[in-house]
Amino acid sequence: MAIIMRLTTKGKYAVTALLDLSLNQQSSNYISVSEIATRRAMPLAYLEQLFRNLRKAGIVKALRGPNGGYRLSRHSSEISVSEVVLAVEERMDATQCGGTSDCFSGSKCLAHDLWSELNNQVDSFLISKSLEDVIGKDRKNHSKLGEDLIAAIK
Amino acid sequence: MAIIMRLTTKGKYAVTALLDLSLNQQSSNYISVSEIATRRAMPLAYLEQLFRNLRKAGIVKALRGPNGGYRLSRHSSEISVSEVVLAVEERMDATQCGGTSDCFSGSKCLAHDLWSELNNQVDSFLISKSLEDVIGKDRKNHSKLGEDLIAAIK
DNA sequence: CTAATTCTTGACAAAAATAGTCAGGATTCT
DNA sequence: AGAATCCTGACTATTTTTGTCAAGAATTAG
Repeated sequence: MAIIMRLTTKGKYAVTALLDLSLNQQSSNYISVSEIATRRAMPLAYLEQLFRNLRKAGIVKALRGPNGGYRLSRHSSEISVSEVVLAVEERMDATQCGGTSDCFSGSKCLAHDLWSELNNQVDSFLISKSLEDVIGKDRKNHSKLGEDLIAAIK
Repeated sequence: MAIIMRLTTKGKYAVTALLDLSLNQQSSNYISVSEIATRRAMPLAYLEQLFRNLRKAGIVKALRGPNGGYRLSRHSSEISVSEVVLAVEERMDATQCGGTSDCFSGSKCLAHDLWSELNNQVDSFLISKSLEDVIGKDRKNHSKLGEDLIAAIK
């Protein structure tokens, strides 16, 4: 049971990068990390690290060489935000009050059920959101705006 | 609007300590930090720090000297978990994608609305829970406080 | 009044986690 | 062959978390 109380840049970068991939991959082309890093203003080497984890998790597939890069392994409607975050954030369990219920002298601390319930809330929310859901909601508002902005910068 | 993606031992200790206070304070006695620290197996000096913040936030009141200590300023049904956590966790805002919506070159990043919605979920959950709710004194419904606060947000 | 108890304050220190870098290697395409 | 791109693992820097400490101020019991 995952506990998501620590959402750092890793998870955020990963989700944003995959949203970028969803928006920019065509029928069968691969997109390089450097392209995404540039477009989304993220540190390249750091993002490369994250993509390796995403590949290990089976969320993206890679192709090396010129015109290589990454693609989503599945359709964006079948990849949940939860999956993506879990693939890159390794420390997702609360150090005390974890699923083990031994947060106070071997038994449950006073607040155990509270944190547990909170975890469930967060979990089910992130599991219920696919990348497509997120894009669908954002497409009108931001993606075009973002492209314009980038075009303007260049 | 608070963003609670970082729930550390500070927040957990604070909530547990106040639950202990709720359970152990009688009509008008004060309870010392060292008593709570011992009973709940928490580091004394660290817990003292947290109580100072809780007092500044108006959640507890202090009395010095022998038989001194702390009491809740209000009834446990009128203190939300959210309040308690916010009083001790200073870095509650996500470094990027904060409420300011300038997470990507001055505008919203692709995932902004997603994180924003997640924050709302967590917030309203923690606001809706009073200390009394957590202790579970047969109050099945949400506290009045919680409902009022949620209504105020909307 | 005195001494013990307890909160108060602010600075400091150790440990852990996060964020990011780097050098070299392997694969693929043209 | 050579360039583009992913792959790997180790490494470093920075920030955050998790405490600790010493000295001071208020209160009460005796």
